[in-house]
Amino acid sequence: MNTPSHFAGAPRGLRSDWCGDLRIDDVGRTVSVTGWVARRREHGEHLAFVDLRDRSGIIQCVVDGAHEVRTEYVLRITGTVRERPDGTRNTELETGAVEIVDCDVEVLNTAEPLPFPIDDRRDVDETLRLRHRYVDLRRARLQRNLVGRARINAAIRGAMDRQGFVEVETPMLIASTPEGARDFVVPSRLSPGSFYALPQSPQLFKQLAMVGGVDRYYQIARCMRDEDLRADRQFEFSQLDLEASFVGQAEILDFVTEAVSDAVATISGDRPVTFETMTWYDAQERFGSDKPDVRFGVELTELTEVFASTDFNAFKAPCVKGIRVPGGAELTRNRLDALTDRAKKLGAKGLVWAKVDGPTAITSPIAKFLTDREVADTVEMLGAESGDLILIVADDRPMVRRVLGALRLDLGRPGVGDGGLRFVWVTEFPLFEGLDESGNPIPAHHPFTMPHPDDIGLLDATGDELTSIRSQAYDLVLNGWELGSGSVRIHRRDTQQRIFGLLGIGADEAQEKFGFLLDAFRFGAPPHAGFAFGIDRLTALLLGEENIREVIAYPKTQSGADPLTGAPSPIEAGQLTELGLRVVVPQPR
RNA sequence: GGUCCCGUGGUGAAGCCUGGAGUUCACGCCGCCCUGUCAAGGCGGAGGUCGCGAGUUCAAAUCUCGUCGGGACCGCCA
Repeated sequence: MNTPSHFAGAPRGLRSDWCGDLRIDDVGRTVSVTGWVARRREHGEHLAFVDLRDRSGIIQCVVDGAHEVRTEYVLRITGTVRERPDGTRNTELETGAVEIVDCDVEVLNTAEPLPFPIDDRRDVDETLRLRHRYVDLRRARLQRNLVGRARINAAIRGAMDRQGFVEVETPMLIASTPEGARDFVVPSRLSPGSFYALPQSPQLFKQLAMVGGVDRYYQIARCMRDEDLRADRQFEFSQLDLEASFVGQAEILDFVTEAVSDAVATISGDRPVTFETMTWYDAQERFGSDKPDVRFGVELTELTEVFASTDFNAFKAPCVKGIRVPGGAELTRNRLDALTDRAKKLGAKGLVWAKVDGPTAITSPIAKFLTDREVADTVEMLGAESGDLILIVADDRPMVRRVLGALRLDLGRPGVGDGGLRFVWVTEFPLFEGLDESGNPIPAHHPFTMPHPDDIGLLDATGDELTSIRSQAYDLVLNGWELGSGSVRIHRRDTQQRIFGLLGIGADEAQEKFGFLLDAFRFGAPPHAGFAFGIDRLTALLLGEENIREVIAYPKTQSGADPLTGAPSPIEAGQLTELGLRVVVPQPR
């Protein structure tokens, strides 16, 4: 990657050059640069250094007196580029071999002292940052992130265009659909009492586009979901949304891999990148998660057979698994107790820990309940050595996976910028993730997902057997973050009706909720499949950020507020009247 | 809906556990000095309702309860 200014375009207007562009080749030129005063160093009445900053970087200007200039003033400086005298070069600066001398300084605007420093060395209160986001945006970190995000978007658009995808915009004001997350709703003025919903994703529209013969659709789509915020979740987010006809899972994975690879290359060509494929079952068995972080080991090891006929009551369970924590024998009793608490909070009945002293010797509160054979087999299966810690959970299979999967992350997960970029395609997700109160299966992805061809016969099953049906749904995972998901869609009415039947959705209800899609499918829907992944999360990971707020220009706080604009805010009575709305504030109980 | 952490001059922290005068550190700000600095340096100065409200106490930044704001997480996120 070149200097940041490489992306800044030709200098126009008040500037002849970007600050960060000036090099030894420019010596002797008369230039005009514009920007903000990053720093000012006065050395008496007739010598001062002004570091001028713009998006591209910083250039040092030598000024005859700078007493009228303050930090963050907006200046235009015209002068001559000169090689810096011997011994005064600054290797920390891209422009450190040169400086601008004989400066004419124009103050384009003054500035009050900022509410917090532009320096990145200090963490500033989140509210302050967001209230003065325009100040925050001047800081190198967000400048870098905004440019990085723009480059990623451009790379993705390039890759999709090259692969023959057509960018199609879909509406923001749509009908609310009952499935999925909570909708943001917008009241209708022309139909008082009725509401639009903001899209959670363009799901239905992209499938309609397939019926419409678009064949390969994509969009960098804005999506809204009214669910509680997290480090990796905002109300509003951006997805690369795509759908293609007459192709299956393999082609979709290729299309997305191409786009993601280009995005990665534009940011961090030097970081090791791998894509691997793993079934959902293997991910759960080995990593206790459907979004495995494969940058480190500590995989789950099956121990059920070892304790098949154990006398230790706690291990008489449908599933026993363990993990090995290398060097973990050093953990204090306090730390081990904390791990046990954590396991219980996650739903386990308990957590068994054992410090490994040798191939057949462990130190553990429950050592006396185990046979020598059980101890030896456990140590061997886990490949544990002296000084390691073994953690074992026994319960039903989903619980064991869940608890050990979480402990594994607690104990071994590398930092966000470490361990390279390990992409994993997780395939063969279950069609249903469980049963609801009435015994109907709950779709794991969405109700238009095609079952796995080998499992079609199981659609006649009932109850818990249904949850073993695999689907043609797949996720893309990067370093343990779920980037996105997709599936091969059902394109035939008979199959769709069968699934609706299983879900307990009757013909009338299906027609009411998804009628327009079912109608469309009567008029020649091609086989199709698609995917969507979160641009915010991908960008954050590529830029080494742990929170997607850092790659969003104007994000919201965890409580969904925007300290900059004051949103959300009450509206005028007249607006309510026009919309036929009356506000009833919930009474505190 | 729940759990945990944080809130101290403009910024970031320490002080809180173990109550005793708004105490400290760094940065910034203002003034003066300074002709090769680059996180410049030297001297001096200003600046705080310790988020807010109750309670305990002779006495609260410090202990208790509540509340507001921020953050992390669980639930939630087809």
